[in-house]
Amino acid sequence: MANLKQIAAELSLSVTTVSRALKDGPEVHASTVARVKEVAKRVGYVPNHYGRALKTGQTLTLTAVLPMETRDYLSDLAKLPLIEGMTLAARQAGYSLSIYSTTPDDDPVESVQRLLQARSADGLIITRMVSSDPRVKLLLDQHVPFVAFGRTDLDIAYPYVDIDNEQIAYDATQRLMDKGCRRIALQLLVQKDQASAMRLAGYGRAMAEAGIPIDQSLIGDGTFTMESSAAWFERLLASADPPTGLACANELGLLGALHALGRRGLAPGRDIHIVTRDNTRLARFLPAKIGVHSVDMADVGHKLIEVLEGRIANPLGPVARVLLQGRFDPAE
Amino acid sequence: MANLKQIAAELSLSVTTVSRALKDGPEVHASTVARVKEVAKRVGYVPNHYGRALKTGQTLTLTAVLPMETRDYLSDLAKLPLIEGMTLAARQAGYSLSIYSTTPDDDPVESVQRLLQARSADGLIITRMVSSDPRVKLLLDQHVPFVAFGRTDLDIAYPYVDIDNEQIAYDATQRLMDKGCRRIALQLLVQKDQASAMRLAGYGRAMAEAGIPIDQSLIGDGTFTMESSAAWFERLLASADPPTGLACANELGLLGALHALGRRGLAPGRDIHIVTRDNTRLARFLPAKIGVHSVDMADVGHKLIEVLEGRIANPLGPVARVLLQGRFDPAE
DNA sequence: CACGATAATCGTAACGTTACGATTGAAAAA
DNA sequence: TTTTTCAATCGTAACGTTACGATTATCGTG
Repeated sequence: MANLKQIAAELSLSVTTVSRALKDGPEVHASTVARVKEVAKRVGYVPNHYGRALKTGQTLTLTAVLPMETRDYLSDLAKLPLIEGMTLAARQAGYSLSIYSTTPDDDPVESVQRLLQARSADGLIITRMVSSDPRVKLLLDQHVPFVAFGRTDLDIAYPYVDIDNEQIAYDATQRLMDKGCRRIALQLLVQKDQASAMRLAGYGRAMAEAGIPIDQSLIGDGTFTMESSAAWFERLLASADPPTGLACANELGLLGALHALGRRGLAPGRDIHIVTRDNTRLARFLPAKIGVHSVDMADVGHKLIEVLEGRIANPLGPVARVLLQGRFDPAE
Repeated sequence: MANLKQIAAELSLSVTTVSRALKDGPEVHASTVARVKEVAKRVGYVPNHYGRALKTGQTLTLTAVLPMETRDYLSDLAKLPLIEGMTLAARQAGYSLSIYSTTPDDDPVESVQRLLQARSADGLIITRMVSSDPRVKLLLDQHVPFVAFGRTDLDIAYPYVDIDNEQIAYDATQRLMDKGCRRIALQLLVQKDQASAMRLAGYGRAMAEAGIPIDQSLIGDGTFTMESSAAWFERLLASADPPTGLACANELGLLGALHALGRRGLAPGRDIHIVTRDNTRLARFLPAKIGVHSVDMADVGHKLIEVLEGRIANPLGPVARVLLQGRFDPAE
């Protein structure tokens, strides 16, 4: 309600002077600045986003493009601390965060194009990178500040924050081999996802170093829900040569696998060894011996905003590339 | 980039006519409308939010105020499908959804006031209602469209979507009594939260009907994390007269309690009976016999947006009040 | 043939803000 | 005294949009 014009009228000043006073313009007398600020505070003046955005192009809004894939009542739990981290960091930086959800039916490139045309955000956060992701080139071409959660195999430099999924999968596989496992099952999430590709690469590297040939039947993808994970692992357990080790993709994959194990009376740590990704560190409370790789997703959210902020402030500066390592907690 | 002025110049029309043509104004000739739309499509015209918002006051943005309380790497899992439901519904309705996170340090009323002053949303979604929540009066006074997730004990009519926590807790308590339990422990979330108050009321009603006096030591609140839930329940189990039944507040509370049970070698369904709230229906995959009350949180998100939309469209219409029942799935 | 009615289009102003150049007044320099 | 300089403030225009009243041109009617 309160705007510059009202404050100006009350003090018999011009709108221009009030505007400058509120941002401590050096051309305004110190006493005037004080008077203006006092009135502004009294009437509860808050600058109008839309007026300012129209004039300056600065929207003070960031948009995060997130895939919404709730299936079977749940989606990847890590997304919650990620969102929390992003919203808090954005707020601290003076931005508001808008969440743009995409369904599996949406074309990711089209979604980004629509957001670009609307020009209603100062920067974009894109997630769920795929191989040679076309969105990167699109955003670079348009000179729109953005940051990616995840990397893609392009030889262009662009800002990202990523988790070293290759190293984590490598480490997980090695730890399972240390326990004596040779038939190690690997759980992936979405197949075309770059994160899954990296996990597969890390797994492959560890297996190759140990001289164990890769059995494709031990690699499962698309196991996003607990249900499908349970069904997949149950099939593996029922096979002629069942796995002795398992690297899970996340909490839900783990719960599904544990369910399958429980129905056969098998226990992790005794009959089979499990190492899982568990960003929420939920596995600690499960009655099972499981090694855990975790990454602080709220921190990932913070870092994403931080990088994007830097990108907006200095679009031509060096691109930040952040690679986070997982932390391992052994089975108790 | 593309705006009305450019389209107007290309067709030698006035900006006014172009603006009207794009919204099928009856004053514009049909053939002109067609020509304008064709050019608009070709140049990829998307109306500028900020210009329109400035002129009309319509921002096409909704803001959800969510408490961010990630502790111990997790916060209430139900929030994720809630966010997913809201963002998708908002997008379908042509709105973008902005998430405003509040920390436990923030004063909820102040947060709402700041959002009101900014006037950068057409409507607000508030959550985590407390007893005689002051935000309701504030928002009603300011005539800002809003919807609450949860009710509060005020005798003013205001729009809300809520879950019948009283009935669910009543039902849970009764089901535990049906199993023969008389010493029933009750897990609450945040104490001053209205949802917890309703749970307590439902529990009290069931106990009163059965003629069982309430033992305050069996009622725990503030058990938001798995860790604190485990510690709380462990204390109860170690007491002289331990509980034989437990009504959990959510998935995390359940996992904590199960952890405590596991350490004493006790099993749900045998030594103790458990009924839990589990909106994500995660308990199905736990190796324990547990009765479950669930509510489709994505649907709650949809309903919230729907109610808010109606409120914006017709601020003086009747206030929608939606009360959702839980669904019960017995222990297998 | 002049007149009012109607259809189609146009021009102006305004929403709240800021950039930029213009204007005022007073003190310092000539 | 006149000129110069500088600090402080003001006015105008513009960002993209829409509301509202004004302006044309075309037609049917008396």
